[in-house]
Amino acid sequence: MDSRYSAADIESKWYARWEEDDAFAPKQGKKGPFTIVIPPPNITGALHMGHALNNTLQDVLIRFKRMQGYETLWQPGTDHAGIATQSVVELALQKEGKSKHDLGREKFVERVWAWKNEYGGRIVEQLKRLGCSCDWSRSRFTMDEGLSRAVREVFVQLHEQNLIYYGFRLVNWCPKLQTALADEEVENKESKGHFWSIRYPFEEDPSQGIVVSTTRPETMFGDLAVAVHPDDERYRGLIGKKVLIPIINRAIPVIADEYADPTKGTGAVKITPAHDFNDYEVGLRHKLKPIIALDLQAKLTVEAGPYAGLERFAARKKLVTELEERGQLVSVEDRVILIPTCYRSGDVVEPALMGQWYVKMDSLAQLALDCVEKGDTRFVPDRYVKTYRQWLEPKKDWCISRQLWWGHRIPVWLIKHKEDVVILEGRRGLILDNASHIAAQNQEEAENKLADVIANPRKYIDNPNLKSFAERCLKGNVSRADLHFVQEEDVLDTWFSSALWPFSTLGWPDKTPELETHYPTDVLITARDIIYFWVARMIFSGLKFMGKTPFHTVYIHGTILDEKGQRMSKSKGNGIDPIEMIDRFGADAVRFGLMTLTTEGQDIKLSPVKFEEARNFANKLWNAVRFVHPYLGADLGSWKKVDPKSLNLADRWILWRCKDLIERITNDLEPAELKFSRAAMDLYSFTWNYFCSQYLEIRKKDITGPDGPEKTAAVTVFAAVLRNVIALLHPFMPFITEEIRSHLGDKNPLITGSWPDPVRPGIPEFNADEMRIVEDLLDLVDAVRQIRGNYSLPPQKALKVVVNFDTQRKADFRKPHDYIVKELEHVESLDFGFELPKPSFSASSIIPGGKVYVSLEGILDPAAEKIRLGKELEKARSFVTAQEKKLQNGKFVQSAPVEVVEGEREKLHSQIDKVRKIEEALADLA
RNA sequence: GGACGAUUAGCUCAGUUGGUUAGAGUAUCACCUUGACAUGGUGGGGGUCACUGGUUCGAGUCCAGUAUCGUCCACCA
Repeated sequence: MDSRYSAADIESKWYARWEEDDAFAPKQGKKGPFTIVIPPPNITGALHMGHALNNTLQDVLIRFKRMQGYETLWQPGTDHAGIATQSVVELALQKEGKSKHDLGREKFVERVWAWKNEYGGRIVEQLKRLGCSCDWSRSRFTMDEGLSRAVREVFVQLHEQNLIYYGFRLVNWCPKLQTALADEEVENKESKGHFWSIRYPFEEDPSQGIVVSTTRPETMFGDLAVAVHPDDERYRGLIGKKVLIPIINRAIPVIADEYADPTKGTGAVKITPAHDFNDYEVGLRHKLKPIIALDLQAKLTVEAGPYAGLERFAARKKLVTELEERGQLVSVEDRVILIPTCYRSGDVVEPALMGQWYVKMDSLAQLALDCVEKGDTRFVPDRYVKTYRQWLEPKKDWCISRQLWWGHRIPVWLIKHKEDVVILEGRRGLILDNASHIAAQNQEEAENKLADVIANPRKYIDNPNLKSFAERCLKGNVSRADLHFVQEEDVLDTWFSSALWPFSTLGWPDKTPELETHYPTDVLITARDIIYFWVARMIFSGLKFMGKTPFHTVYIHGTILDEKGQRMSKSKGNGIDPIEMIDRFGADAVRFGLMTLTTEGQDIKLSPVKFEEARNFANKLWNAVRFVHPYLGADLGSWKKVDPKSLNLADRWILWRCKDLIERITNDLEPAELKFSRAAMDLYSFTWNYFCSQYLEIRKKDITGPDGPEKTAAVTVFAAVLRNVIALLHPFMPFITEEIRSHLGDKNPLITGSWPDPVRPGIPEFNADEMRIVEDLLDLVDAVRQIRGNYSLPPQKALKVVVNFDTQRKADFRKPHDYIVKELEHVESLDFGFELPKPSFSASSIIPGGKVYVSLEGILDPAAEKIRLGKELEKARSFVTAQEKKLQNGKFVQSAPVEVVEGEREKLHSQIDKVRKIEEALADLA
């Protein structure tokens, strides 16, 4: 074993070994299944710190449960990420000077598949470097055949229940990507903008006018009215009058509507139903027929007269200038405005009027709300229930169609008779609300359904999706040859397939054994920014199609920030690359560093220093093992040769500490707790302090010494504790622990080994008083070290130490264990007793139950010791004063619990005792 | 405008249901190349627990308010 633990070789070796052994696959056990589904990373993604954190958490949990003997499945896979992936491939095409239209849909999709096959697995390889123990043999992809079938099945079922419908209304449109977006895909970003006030002249008297304000003047060409509040005195007389839109001079009415807020702007507001969500509502109330002023490329339409064809922002600039020249611009105000932007492209989103597919949310949202309300799924931390509810409660319908080529093509076939005249209204006029269509798994099924409608139209007369077509069939001869019957061009929102992830990956809609065993899953671990996108949708989908919530616990971890507390992002260039960190410090260190930082959903300010600390910890453990390893002997520390009764107190003490550690770590990792950071820090301090700094030092001479019962005992206890430590540590640091285990000669790898049991047969019961003796002696060591430190006595200087205990009994009990002190401090002599004569000139210190003297004869000046004792006396006295005051307070003695009061009394007594002892020591010096 | 989170040592953070003289790591200073580890050892210094009130025998912890920072949501035209 090298003196430095070098991670790289060991990590790749063990990962390969685990894969060879098929260690990640679920193994049937007594304890039943435990299942986690991975939040599928995008195939375009590269591993960032957020992934590293998220997946380490999952791996810790799954390894813990696997070691406990559960039938664990960590279901992996990737997401096709419609927009992101399509964009990447489009960009690549662009570099070749081509567009996707040059290829056509079919070729383009082929091209994306080719890209996916080449690069889509990169993130999986990175997850493997991190040590993730997913069952890769079951890896799924949201667009593989099985999952696509699940998507179609869900679509068809929801459609049959009228929970999916086609709606013609305003949607969020991204001009850059040329697709609709769901509400959550629009981010409102603050930006400096302007608030322009424009005069619309009266038709009757153009010298006068009404002033409206807007942040988007170019939408003016789509105005249909100017609204004022019905109670607004200023405008009452104007209602019904007509005003002219500047430049184009189209007359529009002044209408009364409560939407107009008298306190905002001038109190008069322009109404542009085709380009503003509120105005759309106003337009419906007043039966205004929307005028589309911006086309889907965000260029002005013919409605804009001389501005037709101009891009929106260019038009805005020109328009403002022209209005100013004409004297129709009343004022300009700078203000910060919220601009809706596309979460993928960053382009400014425009509300646009068109048909799209929607999921009706009221009943589904209610399912999801009830589930969390009842506690069937709980959030950790629970405050995220609020976030979850906030999004679900409005029950706004979910726009699921995207005008992309990469994704699940919507399984709907549109029926158009050759005689139908299609009136285009904006884009997608092909199917309007009353158009007929059939949802089906595939072309064949669609044809069969269509044939049935033609044959039995009466059956479908009440079906809203087929009504008009059925009526036509009833009226006259309709034959298949008269029809255009083509599949919808659009694809589904990527999140539509992600929503099915917990059951589609397990084989649904087939009744597979995996689905039977592993659904519902147990814990979902994810980041808070996809509670809306993903978590809520998985919950209602699971409830709807499986009848059960997909997981009982949702653990939301914090966001990784840089050292300044800013989000890491590519554009800022402030990211810390996990792979680079793994190269520098090792995967175990990266994992452990992240785990010590992640507490209850708090955001994490990350610096590489954390990984360095964890690396040092790994090295510490490595060296402890390296030191003891040669002495383990042929049986490598097996218990067989040791009579548990022969163990000394230090042995029993570390075993006792170890038992306590096992209990705490086990408890912390249970899904009910999920205290990852506390567990990691506990392991750190146990290993470093109790195990290395104390136990190992105490037993060092026995371990390296001659063969015999002492050596056997020490080596055995060390090995036993070590075996527990590496097992407990394995979920956090899988590689180094596995490597250490192999040096202990254990055949079975840790990954599938058993989790430590705090109840160990054969070890005598731990006696609290005895354990207390060790703690006291360790305190004594600290006291001596303090004296050494205070007087700068070099470590190699052997000291004469005398300890006077309060009673002879105490001294007698401790005497047999004085090796604990002797091994930890360099002493020439160590005398335990009661009323022993103190050394003539000595430094002293108070320890629990006694007083320690360190002879300074010939070493130091008495004056210095006087000063030190003086300081300590002052401290002790002021504590006594405070404590007496507390206990003289009748209310405290009356109201506080008896044991608290008793505790305080005891403290007072021990401090009084301490004061007395210090005073004595001072007197001795004089 | 609403909701939520944070504020404790120079830095990063713990601090369970109120109950020691508030802890850890790191940084810093001093000493130590002692036969696992200098990615190490020992010791020291360093905090009015953001602020103001309140409840209580007792508050870092509970309540009310204030400030600063951050996140999410929301149509301010």
